[in-house]
Amino acid sequence: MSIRNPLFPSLLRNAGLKATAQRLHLLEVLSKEKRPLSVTLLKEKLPSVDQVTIYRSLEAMCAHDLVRKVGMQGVATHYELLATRKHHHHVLCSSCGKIEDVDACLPKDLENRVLRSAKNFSEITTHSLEFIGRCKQCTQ
Amino acid sequence: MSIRNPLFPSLLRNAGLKATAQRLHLLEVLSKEKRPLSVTLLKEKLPSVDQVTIYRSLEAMCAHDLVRKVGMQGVATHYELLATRKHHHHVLCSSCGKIEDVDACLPKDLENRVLRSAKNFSEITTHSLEFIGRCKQCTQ
DNA sequence: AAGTAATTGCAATATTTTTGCGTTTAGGAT
DNA sequence: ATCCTAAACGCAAAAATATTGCAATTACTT
Repeated sequence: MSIRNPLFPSLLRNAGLKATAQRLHLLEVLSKEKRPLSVTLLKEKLPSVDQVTIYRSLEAMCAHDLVRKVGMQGVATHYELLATRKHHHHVLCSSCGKIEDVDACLPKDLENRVLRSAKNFSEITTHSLEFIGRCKQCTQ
Repeated sequence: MSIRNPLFPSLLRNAGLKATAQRLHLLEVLSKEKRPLSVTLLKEKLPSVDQVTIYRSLEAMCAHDLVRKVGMQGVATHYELLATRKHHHHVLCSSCGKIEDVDACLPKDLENRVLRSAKNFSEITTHSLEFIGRCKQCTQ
């Protein structure tokens, strides 16, 4: 696999992370999909990268907001590139697991309203919103 | 542990499930908390119930909407009683994992807007919305 | 009270994620 | 260009989470 995006090394370095071949490959794979990928799939696509490295790199890149961890109902944890994408959400097909990006988001004031009503919370930093439905294929 | 809620047996039977002692205990534990519980915690609270039974019962009750599976970022899957609670969401403390219920919900038309914009989906059945923040304790 | 399908428990296994540690490497200093 | 060191890697092992097969038990219909 050849590295194409010359932006990735500096993305990593700016975050204080080393631009290793493994991480560049990871970013490359993630950037080619505009949906979150599971670790299992990443392992398949990157057989030369150890699974521990995949986990540790994803975690490091998550910590620096290059990547986002997406936890979804009944599906294994997925990861998506965050660096080049703005905040967004997903629709999940409850039948086949297909995932698609969605741009719709919460009304701006909802987080504030939630914060006011929550007893034990002093801050809300973000939210995770997943729609669950059926894709066209699975509705026959 | 004594079974208190006389509603639970009929809840199970109405769903076509047998009202076994194990399931009643599970429901009892879930009903005493108004937040989702992890399987690990359920196992601790129900040492007499085999973990396989816990998994299988939760799955069966999920399938009949007595219980809901809640998947959250970085925390193991949790389950909550659905039968006696109406649709709601959660706030998660990113530092200690504390979970609290939240009543706020999406604007009614948002699901429809999402459906219209999604390329490959023909139906949206529900959504999962989790707020992530910091609880009062963790903000010191 | 008996029959039967559903449910349970146990043991084993599968899957997903994490940890420890010795080796290698990126990238700044020389 | 080479050296140096903290960061990152790969391997092996283990921990955590979830599933499967099967024989024994139980709820509930008749």
